[in-house]
Amino acid sequence: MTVIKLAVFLSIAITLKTTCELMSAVLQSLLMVVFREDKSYEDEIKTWQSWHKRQHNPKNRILEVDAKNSSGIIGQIEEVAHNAVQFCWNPNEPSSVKISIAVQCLSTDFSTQKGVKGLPLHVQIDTYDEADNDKIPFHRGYCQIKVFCDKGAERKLRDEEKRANRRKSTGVQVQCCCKPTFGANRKMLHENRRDEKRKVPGSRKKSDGEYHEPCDRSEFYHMSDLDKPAALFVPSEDYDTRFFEPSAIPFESIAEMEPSPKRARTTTDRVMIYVRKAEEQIFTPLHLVPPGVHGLAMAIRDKFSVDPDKIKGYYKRCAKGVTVEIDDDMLKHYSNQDTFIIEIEQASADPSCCTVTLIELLIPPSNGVQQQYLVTSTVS
Amino acid sequence: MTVIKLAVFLSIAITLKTTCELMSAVLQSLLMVVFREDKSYEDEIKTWQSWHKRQHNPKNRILEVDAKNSSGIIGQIEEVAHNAVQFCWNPNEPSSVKISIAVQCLSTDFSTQKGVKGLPLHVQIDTYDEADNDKIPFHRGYCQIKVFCDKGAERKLRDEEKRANRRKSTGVQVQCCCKPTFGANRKMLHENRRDEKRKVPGSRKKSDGEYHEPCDRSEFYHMSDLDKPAALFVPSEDYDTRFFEPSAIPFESIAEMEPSPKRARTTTDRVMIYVRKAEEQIFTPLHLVPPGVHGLAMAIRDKFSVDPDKIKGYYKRCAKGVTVEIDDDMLKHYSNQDTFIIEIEQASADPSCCTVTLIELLIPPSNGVQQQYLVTSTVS
DNA sequence: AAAACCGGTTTT
DNA sequence: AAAACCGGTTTT
Repeated sequence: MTVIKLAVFLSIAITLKTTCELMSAVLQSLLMVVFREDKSYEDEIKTWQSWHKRQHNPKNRILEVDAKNSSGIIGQIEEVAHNAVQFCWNPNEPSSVKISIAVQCLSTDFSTQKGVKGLPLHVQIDTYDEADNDKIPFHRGYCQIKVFCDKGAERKLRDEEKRANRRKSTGVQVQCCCKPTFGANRKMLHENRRDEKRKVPGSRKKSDGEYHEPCDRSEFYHMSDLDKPAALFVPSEDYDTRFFEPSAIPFESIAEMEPSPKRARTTTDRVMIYVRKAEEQIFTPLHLVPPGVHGLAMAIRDKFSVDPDKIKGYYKRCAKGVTVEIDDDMLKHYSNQDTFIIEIEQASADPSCCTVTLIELLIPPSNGVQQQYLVTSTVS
Repeated sequence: MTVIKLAVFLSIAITLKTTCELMSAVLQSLLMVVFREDKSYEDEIKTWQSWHKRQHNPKNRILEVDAKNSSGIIGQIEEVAHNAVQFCWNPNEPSSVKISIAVQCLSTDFSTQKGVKGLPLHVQIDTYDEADNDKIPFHRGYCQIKVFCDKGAERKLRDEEKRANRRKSTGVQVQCCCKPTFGANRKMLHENRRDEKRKVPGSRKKSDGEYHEPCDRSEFYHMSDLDKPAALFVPSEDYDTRFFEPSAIPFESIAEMEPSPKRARTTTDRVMIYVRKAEEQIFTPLHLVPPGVHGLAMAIRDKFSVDPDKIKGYYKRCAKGVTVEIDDDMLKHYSNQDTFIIEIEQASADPSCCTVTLIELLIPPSNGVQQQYLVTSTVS
């Protein structure tokens, strides 16, 4: 585990270990701060949400990047989420990529309890080959960190040092090497982190939950699980201002964002809509076959395990603000490929039943690559 | 300052020091947990409100009383607020009053910051002579406390002891007596607190912010400021369920609570109504002379310093749920001595102006003494 | 910059 | 029951 200081910038270097069999001259990396394996995707998002609610300035990002002190990057560094940035680089370039980042949350922020340990985090780098057109990265590197405030970090490092000296003097030696076994992988990257504050090069003793001695650079480890989707956190207020607050959007861009009437007014024997719960990042397709309320009920049963008999009402909250009851013709003629937040709520009249509300989201036209990683990133 | 443990019961003894010139055989005492002088009445209420919001169980009281281990009390101990109890006793009785209480909030609860000192509190006892029919107590006693969790309290006491020993051994002695000067007072009470956990009788050295040595009993001090109203905290949910949620009140009791039409349909040249802000405990009388909207405007100007020209609307939210515009005849014929929560809100149309809403409260008929101290206590 | 304080929590 | 841990905060 590496001790880092709140809001202090440090530099991460990414270099390629093997140069063979590259499909593309441009790789895309997603650098983010995430929680450890013990948290599910949903837990991660919920934890960020409740953290974000407690912040004084909602615009404060979790992961800050300093473009001026970064190098080797092709194009812009995109802030695709509060806890993630995305950038492209050329693996064939001899100079390695350097990116300067700072973490804006304390490890102790995730508990309101006093006197308890902070939560370890991972700095994770997922790297995609654009030519692959694949949603799964071909490499995932991570480094375990704990974020302290300035004084806390120095105290922690002093304490660790004292503890090590005590161990040395008493002759008790914790000998432990847990360098992870690297999974079989198509390509191999080697990623280093340079902590500018630490000058003493350290040995590599460490065990789970233990800190290594202060050192010049902490190595990233390779993670063999590439399939777990990265939990990218975009605060829901970001939607509110963009999608729900008409006054915040100039008139022209509302017009642009409105779905083309030509596309909407189709008649087919099947309709597909995209829905997600408020706390989710990824949409779920619902196939309405045949198009209509019954088809919607069946799709919700299949995707959300809700008994159709228990659903007492279907409502659509239109982007313009009004809430209307959903009927067959609305779904059939005006909804294909539309996007919604789905709310399944206990019915106030009968607590054993529920109501379904589809909240219309207006997504501006897609403009390229990042769409494949994160639907919401296209609006930033 | 006295160290006490969260939720641990301790016994308070109240005895009379002088027996002369008593007007009444029954005294009424209000025992409460309050903040220190640096907090205004409004601050106290706000602090309790935000504390209460963070509690898991909203029913948890701040001040708990154990009637079984209390003695010398006439009648019931009334829980008049979350942070206060009220009881009667006979000062001529030779056996002193003993009341067993526990405090359910930690001194550290009042800050979300980690690593900072907890807030000192006062246990305060206001004593009234019923015959006086006065809203100001004739005696106010207090004891400064700090509430720790069990282990924290023991650690604090150990640390204080160590510190005292260190001082003794180095010869540095803090000599300080800040026994307060007693104000000129009609009668004098002597109140003692017995902490059942502490056995060592201690000396009386202490200075502001310093802890006395562990001792058998901490003495209460007399407070000469008797006029500052005691901040009694009743969570606003308590009103909601009783006054605003019609489904929670059986039909008969609604009928009982409805103001008598005979009383309401009066015609006089003056009308008085009682209002309070949502966060307040005490009502303010507004005298409408002559009765009507103009008189209301003048009264609001006088009591709440609001420019009548800036008030763009007067509304009444009736107990039955509807909101109506206030007119002269409504005030004149249907409002005398009614009670309301007053909301003065920025007008959405013009931010420099405001609107006034009177939210009708149905208060059941008064049944006696405690009415004079706290309007809301009569509904408990 | 280092040490002490703070008091809830965990370990001994 | 006492000591150590925890890490943000304050003092030296």
